[in-house]
Amino acid sequence: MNLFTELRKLVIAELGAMTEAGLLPAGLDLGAVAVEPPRDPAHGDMATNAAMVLAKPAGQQPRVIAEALAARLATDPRIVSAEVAGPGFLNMRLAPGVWQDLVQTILTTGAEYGRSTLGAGAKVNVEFVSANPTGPMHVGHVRGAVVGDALSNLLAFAGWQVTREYYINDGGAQVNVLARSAYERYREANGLEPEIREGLYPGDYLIPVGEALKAKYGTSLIDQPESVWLEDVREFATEAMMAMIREDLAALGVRMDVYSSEKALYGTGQIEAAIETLRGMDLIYDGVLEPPKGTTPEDWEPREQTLFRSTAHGDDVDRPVMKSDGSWTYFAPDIAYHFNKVQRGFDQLIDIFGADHGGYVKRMKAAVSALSGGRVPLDIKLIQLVKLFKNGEPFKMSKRAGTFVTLRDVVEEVGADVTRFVMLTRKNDMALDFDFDKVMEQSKDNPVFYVQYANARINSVLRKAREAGVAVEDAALAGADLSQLGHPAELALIGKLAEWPRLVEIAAKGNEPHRVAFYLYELASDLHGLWNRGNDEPALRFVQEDAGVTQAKIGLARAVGVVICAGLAILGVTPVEEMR
RNA sequence: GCACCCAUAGCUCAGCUGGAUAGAGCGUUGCCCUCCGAAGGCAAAGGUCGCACGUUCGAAUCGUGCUGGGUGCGCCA
Repeated sequence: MNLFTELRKLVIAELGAMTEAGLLPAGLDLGAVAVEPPRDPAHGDMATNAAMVLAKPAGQQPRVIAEALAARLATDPRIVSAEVAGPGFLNMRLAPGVWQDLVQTILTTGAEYGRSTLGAGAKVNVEFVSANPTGPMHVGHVRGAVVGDALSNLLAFAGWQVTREYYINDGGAQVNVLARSAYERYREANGLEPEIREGLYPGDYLIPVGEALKAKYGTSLIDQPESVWLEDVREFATEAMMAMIREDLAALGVRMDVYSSEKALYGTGQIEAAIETLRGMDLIYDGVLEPPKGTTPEDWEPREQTLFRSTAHGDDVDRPVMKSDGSWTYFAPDIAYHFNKVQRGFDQLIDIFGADHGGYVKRMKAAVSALSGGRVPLDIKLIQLVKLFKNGEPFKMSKRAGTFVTLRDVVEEVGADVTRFVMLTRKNDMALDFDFDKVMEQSKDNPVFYVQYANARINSVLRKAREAGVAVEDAALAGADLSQLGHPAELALIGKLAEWPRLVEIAAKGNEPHRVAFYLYELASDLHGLWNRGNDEPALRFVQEDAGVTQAKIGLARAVGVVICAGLAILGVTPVEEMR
C-alpha cells in the first residue's frame, strides 16, 4: 500500500467530481497532479500541487480551485484538515488512525511492504561487470558489480522481470595475451624459466593455471610454435579466469543469470546479420572519417573503412565497424550482442559501464535505437572511479608492480556487507572515496554502522519486551491496540515509513539504487532520534509498564525494522541482529 | 577542437525529475546517561546552489552562452 498513491487517487476523484459539477472545464490533463510529503513537516502530512498545475489550463485562480478542492477533501474521513497555503498549495493533515493502520499494514505484509507493480512485468536486461577474463576482479570492478546487482534487486522489487547478464570479452587480442602469459607459466611449471615479456600479464594468479596446463598437456606443448597451442591454451586460460571471476562475484554476493560470450558471436553469422540489418536501413557505408580536431595523431592518414551511420541516431560522428584489414572492430560484436538482447525480447536494456567508456554511450544507444526501431530504450549508467584511502592517506596501487588491489582484498578486509553499502552511498556519476579505516569505524560518521545500529537497537528492544513477557511476534503486534501510538514524534516516524513505497518507485524509475541507501540512513536517524527522546520523556520509550502499550510501541519499532531489512535486502546487505 | 560527466555550508555529499524558509554527516560552540544499548541525541553558528542571460505563477533542478575540473575521441578491448 502506498499512501501517496491512495491519496492521489482521492484527489483525482475529487477533481473529476468538480469537473462534473462544472467547476472545472472538461478534458484537463491531470498527469502533473502530484501528492507529495511537504518539505516542511509544519505544513502538514501531505501536499498537492493540483490547483497550481491546473490553474492555467482551467483559466482560473489557483486559490479558487484550491479552496473548492479543500472543502471536498476535508469530507474524507482520513483527512482531518485541508488548508490552502502559499501560491496555491493544498496541505492536508491525516487522522492518526491512518498512520496507525499503516503500522499494522507493515506488520502484516512484512518484507513485501513497498513492493511495487510499477514495472508491470516488463523484461529488463541489466548488463554489468563484464570485466575482461584476463585476471581476478580488481577494486575498480567492485562498484559496478554492486550497483548493477542492487539495481537489479530494486527493479525486481518494483515490478520488473530482471535478467542479470555478464558479457565475456573473450574475442579480442587481450585473450591472446592471456594465452601467451599462461603459456609461460606452463613452461615454468615444467621447470623452465618463464619469459614474462613486456606486455604480458605478470600476475601470480596464472601460476596455478600453468600447473593445470601441465597436468593436462604434460610436456607436449613445450617448444611448439604458437599456432599449435594458442587456441587451446586460450580457451583453457579463459575458462580458468571466468571460474575465478565467478568466485569473486560470489564473494561479493553477486549472482548472474546469464553469461554471454563475445567469441561465441564469431563464426555464427550473428555479427554479419546485425551489420546487414543496419545496411538494409542504409546505415552502413564505406567512407573516410575526418581526423579528430586539436590533437591529431602523428600517424594520421585518411583511410576508407566500413562505417555505421550513428549520426542518424544522435551520435556526433559515424563509427567504424570494420578495420582496414577486414576484421571487425570491437564495436561490431557489441552491436550484434545488443541486437541479440533485443531479439531475446527485452523491453528495456541497461548497461553499467566504467566512466572511461563514456565515449561509447552515444554510439551504443544509436545502434540499439536503430536495431529495435526505437522500441527498446537503452540506459547506460557510467560508474565513476573509487579512490582508495588507508589511514586518511591515498592508497596507491600499481598494476606494473603487481600490487593492485583485488576485489578479494577488499572483501576480506572489510566484508561484503560493508563494501556493498559504502559503494551505494554515492550517485553512480560521482567519484567515491573508500577509506578502509573509516568504513569499519563504529560511529554515526559511518552510514553502514549507523543503519545496522538502528536495526540492532530494534532487536534489542524486542528482546527486552519478550523478557518482560510481552508477545512480540509480528502477528501479535499487528493485533495490538495501535491507537496508543499518538505522539507526534511517533506519527512522524510512521510518516517516514509511509515514504518507503514511494521511494522505491522513484529510485526504480531513475535506476538509482543509491537512493535506497540514503533513505535507510534517514530512517535510522529518525529512529535514533525517537529513541533518545525516551531519555527525557519516558512515555516515548518502547518498553512500558503496561503490556498493551508496550506492544503498540514495539509494533512501531518492529515496523521500522521491517523496512530497514527490506531496504538492506535490496542493497544486498545482511542486517545484523546485535552489534559487536 | 568536439562529446559526455561534475561544480550546493570550512570539508565530504543528499536534494523526491519545476514547488513553500535549500538539507545531512564531519569539523566548531553549548547542552543531555539513577533512564529500553550515550557505539546515541538536542541546539547554535555556517549558503550570491560556479557565473550570466532566458523559459514561468515559481529554477539548485529546464534551455543557451561562459568559467573551472574529470573522462574519452579512426586498425585497444
